[in-house]
Formats: sequence, C-alpha cells, structure tokens
Amino acid sequence: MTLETEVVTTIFKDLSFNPEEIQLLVRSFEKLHLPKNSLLLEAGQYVHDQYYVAEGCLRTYYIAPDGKEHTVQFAISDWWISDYTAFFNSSKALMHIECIQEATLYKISKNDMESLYQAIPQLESYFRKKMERSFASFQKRIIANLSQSATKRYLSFIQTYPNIEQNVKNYHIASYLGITTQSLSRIRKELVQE
Amino acid sequence: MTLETEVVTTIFKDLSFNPEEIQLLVRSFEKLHLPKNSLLLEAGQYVHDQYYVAEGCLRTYYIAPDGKEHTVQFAISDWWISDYTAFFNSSKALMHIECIQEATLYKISKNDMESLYQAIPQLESYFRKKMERSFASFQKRIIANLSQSATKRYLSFIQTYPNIEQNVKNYHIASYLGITTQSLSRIRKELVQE
DNA sequence: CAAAAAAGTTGACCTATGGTAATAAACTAC
DNA sequence: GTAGTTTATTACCATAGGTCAACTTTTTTG
Repeated sequence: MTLETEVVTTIFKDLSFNPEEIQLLVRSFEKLHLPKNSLLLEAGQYVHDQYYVAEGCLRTYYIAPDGKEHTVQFAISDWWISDYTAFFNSSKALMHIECIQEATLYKISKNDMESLYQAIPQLESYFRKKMERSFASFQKRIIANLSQSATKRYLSFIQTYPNIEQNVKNYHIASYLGITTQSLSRIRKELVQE
Repeated sequence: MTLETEVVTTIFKDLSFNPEEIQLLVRSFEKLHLPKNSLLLEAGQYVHDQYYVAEGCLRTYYIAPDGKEHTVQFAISDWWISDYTAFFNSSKALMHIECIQEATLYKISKNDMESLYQAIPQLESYFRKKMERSFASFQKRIIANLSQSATKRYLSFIQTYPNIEQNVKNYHIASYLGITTQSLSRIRKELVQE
C-alpha cells in the first residue's frame, strides 16, 4: 500500500478529496514506526507535531514535582496523540509520550496542519469536530473524577477501553485513575471476590 | 448601542467582517438578560444553543445520582457557556446552568453556528482555536485534580479566578474543587492561620 | 428591622485511599 | 531454563477528606 492510499483510506476514511488535495495531504504526513518502550516526546521539548495512531498503543503522562506520574491519555488505533497544550501554543511540552505497544504512526506538523486548513476547508471542520468530541470526553472525565469512587472509575475505564488491559501495565491504569497501584490491586481483589 | 455594533465589537472584537457578513452575524444572535438565581438550562432538556457571556456570572453543574452537585465550569465576562457535550451532539443536557450574578448573554443556535461556519470560514478557525484552548485548560484541570491536594487546587482556583470569590458561594467553589464545603472551610482556616 | 432561611464554621468520628515495606509473580535476557 | 529485573500483591499503619450534627453568621424577605 502506498503512503497515498494509506493516508486517505485510514486517517481520513470518512472524507473524500480531489487529486490535488490528495497530493497536498500526502506531502504533509510522514509515516513512522515506534518500538515498544520508546519515548515519542519528552517534557521540555518543543512540540511541533501531532500523531495519528494507525496501530499500537501510546500514553501521554505528566510527571508532577513530587515525581509521581499521571497518565492523561491513552491512544490506540485511530486516535490522535500529542501534548496538545504545547502543540496548540507551539510551546514546550509538559508531558511525556511513551510507546506502550509497538506502533505505526502518521506525523504532521502544526504548520502543515494550518496550511491544510487553508487549502482544504473540510479539514478544518473535521478537526473542529474532533476537538469537540475530545472536549466532551474530557469533561466527562472531570465529572467522573469529581463524582465517582476509584472502583467505579476503574469499572468505567475497562468498559471504555475493553482491550487495553492486556497491553498496559497496572500502574498505567492506576496513574490514569488517580490512585496508587496498591489501591488498584485492592480494588481488583474486591471485585473478583464479589 | 445597536445589537449589530455589540455583536461585532464585543463577541468578535478580534475579527473583521464585511457588511454582508455583519448582517448574517447579527441575524444569528439573540440578546438576553438573566436574573440572578435563574436557570438557563436544566438536565434533560435538548440543547440547541450556546451562549456568550457579555456580563455576569454563570455556572454549569452536574447532579450525580447520589444528589451531589459538581461544578464543571464557571463563565464570566467574555466566556462562552453551554452543556457542550449535549450541544455538540444536539442531545439532552446532563447538566444544569445557573445564573449566579445577573447576566447579559448572546445566544446562538447550533444550526446557525453551522451556517456561519459555511458562510464565514474565519469563524470556523476562530471557534476551532477556542476549542483548542478549552481543551488545553480542561487537560490542565485533569492533571491538577490527579496530582494536587485540595489546598493547592483551592489556591490555584483563586489565582485563576481572582475576582470570582466575591460572587460565588463557598459550596460552588467546593463542588468545583471536588470537596465538601466543610473541607473548604477547614482549608481556608488553615490558610489564614499561616 | 425582625424573623426566617440560607450559608458557613466547627467538632467528633469514620472511611477510602496513600505510604512503606516485604513478598510473590511475571517478564527478560543470557 | 535460570538469574535477574520489573511488576503486582498483600499487610500494616497513617492521613486527607467525608459524614453527621450542632452552632454561628450572613442574607433574604416581609
């Protein structure tokens, strides 16, 4: 499969483009493979790019001043990932992005994104809607964090990411839920006993 | 001041429009006044509109099954407010929106928004960027909730909204921070003693 | 301005989750 | 397959924040 076909048939499978648009699109993306356990981004680096995950699994996490890790986002097939706060502002990353499962990504720079928005207006709509969905899901997560117990949050997590549990470590999930690995262990134990 | 001037000079003060665009804009917005303590939106209602806050203060909150309130967002002058999850999906609200301080709002429907995006492409950019900033700030809040103590979250809250404290009740702040009013009382007491 | 209602504070006690540390289990690499 | 390393579990105690209830202060209303 050529890069051309891939970009159009995987990333933007819901849109249709004319030949010139396809050329533009293809020139903007770069394909990359990432081995397990590698870092795609480190805090402190300038963030110029965002990444479409074709395959594999990554996570974005923040390391607090006390040294503790907090997982902000997992990204699996068909998700986008970056340190978006830094990406939007073209500023330095506060977060790290780690490859949890060997991954295939398509990378695009902020500059190229902005050019594409100008050249292909439907892309701006497409990404605005994507942002809207992300916004809604973050809001949902804030509510969940405010209103639910760790056990309930764990149960919704495994519902939301049914296949992720085989891939990720316990402490990834714990740091996403905002609890310690010990607490997660206890929660699982109690759930099994019931 | 005419509605025309208001919409262009307050809501979209950073943009410029031609006369036809201004007509379109003005026809899409409706101005409204809201008394203190009134409800702008209740959970269960369909959400067709979003609102620009020209003046006053509102809050979006969620009532959990156990009856507890969780404040998701405050909106002061120059912010937008809605139940965005429902607004984006044209579905039923999960949240309530309450007017905390007598407010002047400009209301626009989702349909009119979509038409404006078609007619005035710079608006799509404008709102995409707005979404990006909201996204970033929600992400920041998730990190704060995961990594900081209630006391620290309270301190950042009063930094982020320096003038809001006179307007809002203690229990609004507590429900935003994810703690009880009693805990907030204790936190304040400790902070004063230091 | 007085009475009533709402909001805020404080205290005593409770509970969920955190911290530390030892142990067990699961991977990884030779 | 064994040694070494990483990850997960368990136990024990500590603590932040929750709960319930009484009390005080502030705000609202007639």
